[in-house]
Amino acid sequence: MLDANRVRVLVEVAHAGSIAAAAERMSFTAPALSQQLAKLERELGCTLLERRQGGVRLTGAGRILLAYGERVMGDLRDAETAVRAAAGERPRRLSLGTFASAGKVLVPGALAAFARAHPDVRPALSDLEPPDGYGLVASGALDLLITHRYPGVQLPAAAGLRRERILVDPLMLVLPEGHPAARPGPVPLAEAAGDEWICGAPGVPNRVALETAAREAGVRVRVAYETRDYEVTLALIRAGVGVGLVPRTVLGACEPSGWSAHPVAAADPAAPPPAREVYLVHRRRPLAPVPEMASLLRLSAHRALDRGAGAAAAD
Amino acid sequence: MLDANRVRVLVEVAHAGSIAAAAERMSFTAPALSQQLAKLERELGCTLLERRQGGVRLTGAGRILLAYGERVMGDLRDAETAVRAAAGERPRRLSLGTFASAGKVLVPGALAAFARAHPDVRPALSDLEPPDGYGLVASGALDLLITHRYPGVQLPAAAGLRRERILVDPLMLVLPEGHPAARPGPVPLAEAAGDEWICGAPGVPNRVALETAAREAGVRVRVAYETRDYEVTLALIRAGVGVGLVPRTVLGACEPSGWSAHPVAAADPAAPPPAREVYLVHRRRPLAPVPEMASLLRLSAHRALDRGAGAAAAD
DNA sequence: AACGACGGATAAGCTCTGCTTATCTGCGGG
DNA sequence: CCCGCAGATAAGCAGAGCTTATCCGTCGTT
Repeated sequence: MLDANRVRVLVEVAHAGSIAAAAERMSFTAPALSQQLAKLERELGCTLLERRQGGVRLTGAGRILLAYGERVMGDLRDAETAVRAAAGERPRRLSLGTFASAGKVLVPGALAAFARAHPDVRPALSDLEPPDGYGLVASGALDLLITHRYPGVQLPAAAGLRRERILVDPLMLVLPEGHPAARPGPVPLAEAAGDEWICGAPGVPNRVALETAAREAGVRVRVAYETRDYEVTLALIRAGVGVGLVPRTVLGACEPSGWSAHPVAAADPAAPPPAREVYLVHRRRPLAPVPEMASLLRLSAHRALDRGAGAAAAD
Repeated sequence: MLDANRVRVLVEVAHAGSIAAAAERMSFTAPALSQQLAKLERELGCTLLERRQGGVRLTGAGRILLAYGERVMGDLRDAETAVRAAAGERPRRLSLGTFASAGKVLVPGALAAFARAHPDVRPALSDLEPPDGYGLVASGALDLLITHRYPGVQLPAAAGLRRERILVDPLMLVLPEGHPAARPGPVPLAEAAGDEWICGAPGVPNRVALETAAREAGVRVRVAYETRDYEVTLALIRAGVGVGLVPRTVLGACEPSGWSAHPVAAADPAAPPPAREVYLVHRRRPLAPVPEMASLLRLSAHRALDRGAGAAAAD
């Protein structure tokens, strides 16, 4: 049968993106992993990795084995924690993956409350932009993932995992002070047709969402500046560089001057307004503190939404 | 993290019932396994096995780890076959576990048809009486399990497995030739109140079923002879030693003389008559030939039921 | 009661897996 | 042009894990 330790090497290499990086994480040297992978490939009689510039990429067979391997690693971790839990031991670590703006808006409050309730559990945070992170959850390297979906972007498959939507975060049209379209109530995207946009690079979810919404509104998008960072986006709007779409929860956490935020009037009034959905992802039998952290994050999400609504109404 | 090879040792020991037997199966010596288990226990800080007379028994922690370990081993096997299947390789082995009477009645026909359709696949058979075998399926040591439930016996948990009932096999009251209760049509169990019974030892499913049915009919069971083997049961009935309950499908495969079989008239006419249920158990993503073997077994089951009905009606 | 069979634990020694270090190749950027 | 980075390969070494040997307790047999 396949050697589980070799499979683990493949999983780590896939997550790290290169043999060298995985070796670093596993406190081994690169040749050690290279040899184990070679044996795994010989054993299976097919190549699992394409050696290419700057690292490796999985072949089709490699991706199949990765999916199984992640499950196996996750189950091994679960096994250990289950046995230790039966012996009365409590987990002392909770690893959390989050995308950038949740890391600023949702996580700090939840983490503070969690730390008060569980001073003995050390939370570990890592930044992961969608669609990354699912494999880390499956393999148990991550206990809880906070991820999102923008309109027009497909949600990744989550085989064997639980995914829960904790927030529908409306995308607000943010205009500089004095913009002619600025007024209370929903604003059609078409009124920003003459403006330049500040958004992510092509392929970045918020860029896809903007292009999707613009297409539906029949507006052509001209991009003035590309950034993933909403604080930068707001600073640029404040400076009059252009306009942008920003999730409502982000607004409540930013300097509320120099711009005004408006609900987007959807082209089709029956359709829901464009919104970023925020999800939690974890394994089926999560560690004891995971559900608690999840409910703190839900709470944090609702508060952030309220704050954002306040920031938007302020204008 | 836990070493998967050590976990495998635990799984094998649990299935084999003793360290020595597991070592035999794994082509190792007993001390090798003993040492690995000791390391596993030290690593987890708790005992997994109780050393007791004639072998070992799992502790609570051991049972928890066993359940996870079986999943892990099953997934590792699945991983290998999935990768090989993607490379065009076809599985060449199919292991089948079956209880004794199915091995005689259901399996031979299905196996013959399967061998014609898949001359390249070598089937392996092993005898497993319920409730054994579920763990072997979970760990991938068994591809397909044929198991049963008698009335009054609880069906084992099958977490992560698929279980399908392929047959409801009515228990027939079998009487020696010339028995006063022998007549066409259903016979109440009470009419055998004066007879002695031939059935399994206490705890054996068919004994439990008999006692359950007798309790409902208000009949006290006196056991003349204990055997699990239905051919022996029928031979004893033929010899006038007593009466018995025998599944209908078994009757169609036995010498049809010297006894007569009758449906049992249930005490509560609304309740279904007592029957042995036959199930197939396999993993969620079975090997290619498993579903095919399953449908051959379903077919075989229906045929056996018809043959059994014939044998019963013959009297 | 004594003995042998069986199952397991422990000790000591050896083998081989799998790690490290060192060297080589190929590709890309300063 | 050359250095840096990622990976493959070769050679050597350490340790994990196996085997053999011995011991202990329990049971069934003589």
